[in-house]
Amino acid sequence: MMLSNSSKYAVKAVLYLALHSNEDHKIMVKDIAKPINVPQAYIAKLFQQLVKESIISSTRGPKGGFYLTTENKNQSVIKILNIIDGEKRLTSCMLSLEKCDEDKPCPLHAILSPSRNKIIENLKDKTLEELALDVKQGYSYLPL
Amino acid sequence: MMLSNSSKYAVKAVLYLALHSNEDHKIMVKDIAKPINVPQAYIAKLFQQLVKESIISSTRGPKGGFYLTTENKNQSVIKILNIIDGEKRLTSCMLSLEKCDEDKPCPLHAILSPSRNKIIENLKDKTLEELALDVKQGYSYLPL
DNA sequence: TCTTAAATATGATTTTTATCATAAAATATT
DNA sequence: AATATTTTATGATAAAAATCATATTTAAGA
Repeated sequence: MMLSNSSKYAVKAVLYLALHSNEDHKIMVKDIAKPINVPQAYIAKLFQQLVKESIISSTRGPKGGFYLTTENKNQSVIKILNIIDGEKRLTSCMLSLEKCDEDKPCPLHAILSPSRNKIIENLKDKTLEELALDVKQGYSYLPL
Repeated sequence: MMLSNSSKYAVKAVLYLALHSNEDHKIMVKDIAKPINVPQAYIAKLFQQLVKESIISSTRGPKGGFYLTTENKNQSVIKILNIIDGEKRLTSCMLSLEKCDEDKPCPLHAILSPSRNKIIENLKDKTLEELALDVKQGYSYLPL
C-alpha cells in the first residue's frame, strides 16, 4: 500500500498510546508489543524517532515509559507517516517520473491524483485524538 | 507509493508498446530500455510475466520483439498492477489489520477507503488504449 | 548512594525487492 | 540446413526494508 510496514506499525502503536496512556500512566514498549501484534524491538526503534520529533513523549528509568501529552494528541496522523516514510512517499509521481505535475502529467496522473490528494488532505486534518475517539466510541477498531 | 517499482516500470514499458508497436512493428526490449529509463534486463523479466498472462504479445527470433495487439490494448491497466504486485497490494487494509472491512473498520478506514476505492475503480475502467491516446493527444506525457 | 527498571543508541542479521547475467529455445533469413 | 537474432528460463548479486540483539544512559526508590 501507500504506507510502509514501519509507518503502519507506528500508527498502530501511537494510537495504542493515545487510547491507554497519559502523563500519569506511561506504558512500556514491552506492554504494547503483544496487543498490537508488532515485534517489541521494532516498536522501540520507531518510538525513538517519534520521540525525537516530539510526536510522542517518554521518560526513562523505573516507572518510565511512553505516553502522549494533550499536545501530542492534537497532532495530525500525517506527521507520523512523514517522519517514518518521508514526505515523498505520499506525494511523488505514481510512475516515478521526475517531472510530473499538472502541467506535464504522467499518464496515470489524471486518474489517481485527485483521490490521492483527498487522502493526503484527510490525513492532514485528522488528529490522533480524533482517531482515538473513534475507537473509543466504537466507530473503528484497533487490535489485530 | 501504492505501486511497486516493478509495476511502475511495467506500466511505463507497456504504454511505450501501446504507443510505438503493433503486429507489424515489434519492438525489442533493448530499444525500450533507454527511452523509458528502465534497466533492460528488468524490463525483460517483467515482460515475461506479462506475456504469460496475455497482457502483451511477443515473437522471438530475428524480426521478433514485443508488441500489443488490438485485444491487448483493450485491457485495463489494473491487470498489469495485479499481475506484478498481486491483488492485495491495492486492496488490503492500510494498517494491515487482518479483519478490516465496513463492519469492523480500522481507524484509518473511513479516511482512506473511499478515495482508494475510487482509485481502484478508475484503474479498472481505463484501458491501455485510452491511456496511450491521452499521450498521443498531448494530455499526458510518458518519458523520463 | 546503590540497585533496578526503563528508554536510547547502535549495529547485526534476516528477508524482501530490485537489478544484473547467461545459457537455452525459437524463428526468420540465407 | 545453418546462422544470426530475439525471447525465455533461470539463477546470481546488490540494495533496501524489516527484524533482532545488546551495551549505554537515565531516573526512581530503597
